[in-house]
Amino acid sequence: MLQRRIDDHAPPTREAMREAQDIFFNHLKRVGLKHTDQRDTILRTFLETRDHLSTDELFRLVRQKDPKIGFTTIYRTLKLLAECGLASEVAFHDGVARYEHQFNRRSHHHMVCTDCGVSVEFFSPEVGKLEEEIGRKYHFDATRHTFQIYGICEDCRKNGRRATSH
Amino acid sequence: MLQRRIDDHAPPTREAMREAQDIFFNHLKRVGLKHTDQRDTILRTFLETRDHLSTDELFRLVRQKDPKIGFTTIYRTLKLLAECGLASEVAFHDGVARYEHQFNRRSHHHMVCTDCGVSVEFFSPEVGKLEEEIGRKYHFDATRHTFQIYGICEDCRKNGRRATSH
DNA sequence: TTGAAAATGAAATTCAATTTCATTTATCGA
DNA sequence: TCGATAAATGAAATTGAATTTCATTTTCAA
Repeated sequence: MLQRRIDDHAPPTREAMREAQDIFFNHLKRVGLKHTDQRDTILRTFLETRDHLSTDELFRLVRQKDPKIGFTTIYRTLKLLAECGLASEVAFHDGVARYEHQFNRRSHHHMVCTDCGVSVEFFSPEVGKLEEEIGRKYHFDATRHTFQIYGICEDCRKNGRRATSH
Repeated sequence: MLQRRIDDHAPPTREAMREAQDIFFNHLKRVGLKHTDQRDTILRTFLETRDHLSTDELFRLVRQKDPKIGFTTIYRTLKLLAECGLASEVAFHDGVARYEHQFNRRSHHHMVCTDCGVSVEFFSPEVGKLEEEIGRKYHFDATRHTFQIYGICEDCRKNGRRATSH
């Protein structure tokens, strides 16, 4: 699926990559798990993208680097990356779970076109403030939130036609 | 699943029920579908609750009124109710789709406890304004949004124990 | 009243998510 | 370096909610 960004983020530098690897492998050590080549390949592949990847999409990318890595390992590694904060799940309600990386990433949210499925990031600090305020008001220990806007993107509105992707 | 409300909404009056039935059956007529006893029973059962019901939960409630109504009919009727605006899907990201009724309902959002699964409604007009503003800014024809806050509810924080329901 | 179109519901299917399990690999202490 | 052992891997199986199929029943307009 096509993904557009309103964002100036560059691919990770060598140092950023190293830092993320440190975070990951410290996490593994902390919970008594092992450092493997597969996990490293998966982490690097994941960080090199800016997309909201489903497990299957990441699997296809990783397979280009190492065709012997299985789907299950991708699946489990994504859970590990989410555990240590390097990835987070985004739900666009199209039936598949997607992950995006969170390393050195500005807080952002998504608008999703219900016609062609394109997702566009936007930034709105107010949303984070709302989470905090409302948590306080209702005595919830708020840890995270989801905020997505659905609608029709400019292209689809102009074209007036439906895309194939949903 | 337990559901709590911060809301003063009463069960539907006879007139409100009638009005919702009108909306539903006008919608059916408009799209060339038929009025059936099953659909009426399902609509009434749905409106009588204040919960965020999964298809299966609604199925269990409907079965108490008419054990001959099948799961598939509930499933399809919920889609129809969503089509005409009487129901809307809420995703709490626990793997099942839930619906809540939208008839005579204030705009609201949900906080979900990630420990026991309880969901609490809250009201925040700012969120709707954000949808509008951001849609305009990025040239999206925004039609709806989702906003949920996840965290630990007061009870779970006090009890310090995990509940069974997720 | 009647026939065409739609509805029903049980069963089957789909498909992403998750688990199982036999085999392989990483790590650690001697 | 050499096992021992605990974890990792990945192919295959399983799960479970969502959705579709299809034979039968029901609705409703003429």
